[in-house]
Amino acid sequence: MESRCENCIVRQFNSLRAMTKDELKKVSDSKVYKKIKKGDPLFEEGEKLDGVFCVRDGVSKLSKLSTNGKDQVVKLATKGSVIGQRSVIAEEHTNLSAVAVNDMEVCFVPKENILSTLQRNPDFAIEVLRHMAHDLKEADDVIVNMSQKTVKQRVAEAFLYLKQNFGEDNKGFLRLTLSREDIANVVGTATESCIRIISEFKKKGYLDTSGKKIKIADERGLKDLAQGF
Amino acid sequence: MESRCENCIVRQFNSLRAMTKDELKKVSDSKVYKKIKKGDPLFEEGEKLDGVFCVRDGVSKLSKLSTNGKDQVVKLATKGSVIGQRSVIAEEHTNLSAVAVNDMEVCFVPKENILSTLQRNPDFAIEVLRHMAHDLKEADDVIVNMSQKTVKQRVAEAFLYLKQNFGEDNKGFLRLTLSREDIANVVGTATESCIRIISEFKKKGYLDTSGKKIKIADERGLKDLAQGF
DNA sequence: CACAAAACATGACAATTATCATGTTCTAAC
DNA sequence: GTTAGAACATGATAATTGTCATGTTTTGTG
Repeated sequence: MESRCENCIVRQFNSLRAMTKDELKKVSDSKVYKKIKKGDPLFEEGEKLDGVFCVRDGVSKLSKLSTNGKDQVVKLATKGSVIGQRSVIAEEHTNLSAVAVNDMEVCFVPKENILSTLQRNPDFAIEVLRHMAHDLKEADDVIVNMSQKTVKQRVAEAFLYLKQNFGEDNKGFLRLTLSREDIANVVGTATESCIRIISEFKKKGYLDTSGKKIKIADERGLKDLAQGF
Repeated sequence: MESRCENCIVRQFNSLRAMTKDELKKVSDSKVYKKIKKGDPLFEEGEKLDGVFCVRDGVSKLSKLSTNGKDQVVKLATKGSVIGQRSVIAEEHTNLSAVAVNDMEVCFVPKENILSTLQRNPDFAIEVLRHMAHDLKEADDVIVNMSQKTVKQRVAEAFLYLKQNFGEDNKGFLRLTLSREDIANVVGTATESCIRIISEFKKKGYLDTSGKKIKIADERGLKDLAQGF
């Protein structure tokens, strides 16, 4: 199910939309389409990347191993995201690992494409800058949440985030299903604490579950809780 | 003590070094030199910035107010740093407040200078990108530290950071003196907890104090502690 | 120099969260 | 369908951290 970047819809969501037709053609010619199975890595922390990944489908968790041996999920990248930009631009090894949370389809774009377009097309450079600026703002917000909110508040926020960014299916269940462990690693807490809080949220009517699927039952309540009421 | 950007040394440390002579001349003609007193703000969270600040001397804390009313310091900007880039580039209101930690000298550079140079000079755009990429990596590291390390470990890291980034005077005291409250806001903890930990570090011989001045007495010990040994 | 305000310090206690132990349920492979 | 292993769940307990109260020291200002 491969196709030309020029016609790719996900491009609309990322900085590649600022490329000219010519530039896109080159990207299209050199890109490599890949399928990645749930649980498999796109790359590991510390690797040298020769390009970026444009996510066509599926979700990847970007995480970093802490010195205490726990994995902290820093970001979830979904359809339209470009992964690996930071390390390609800084010409550094990656500071994060990327693992597929569910089956993914991605296009690998060699870094030469990116770097030469940055040199020649200021609109593209500015578009990339805007995206990076946005990521930086989000990272700042995460820092504040991590340090100033309780675990309970952060779990509540995590579910609101999942609804906002990945939506719900027709039954109202969150489209993206994460394991309790993954949620704990997003929130930065022990898996048991996370499970406990989810149980509590069920009892209090904030959440509903059916197997692994989770549904937000009281969004207002969760929001209030996340704000500290 | 004003002067021409072309001759300014601090420019070497930031993205302005990628500007051409002509571009620098324009910046120099339109920049405004300002002195900011300890404790005074450069700008407040939510403001619209009409330009960036190039720090010539002194230190500014960049912080964000949490919903619980506490201020979280996200970054400390020192000589050579450019403050406000993110929000000028994203054309958004600032997500952080900037307050002078000690007396500062800064040059305010109107955003038109920055934005037009970004459009015309790819080297400058790439240089800015590199800096932003670096900031983003640091932010990721902070996220991991905040969520996976104990308060004690984070306090230890904070002092190592202060030594690394601001150095020591000839007596071995940290050059940058922060109040206990500021340190607590960097580390993301209660002021009392921070004070308690500093006292403990003194007792254990990791730190030495003389009035408000703090000296790192056992760097190896602090490092081990920060790593979790 | 005096004195008020801010910063620093410490104790007592409560709340939050992690850890360890153990049991149950789900799931994928045979 | 069995069955082993993973994921989920919960209790008990300990460790960490925050909060409130109170006292001391430092600092800046008239």
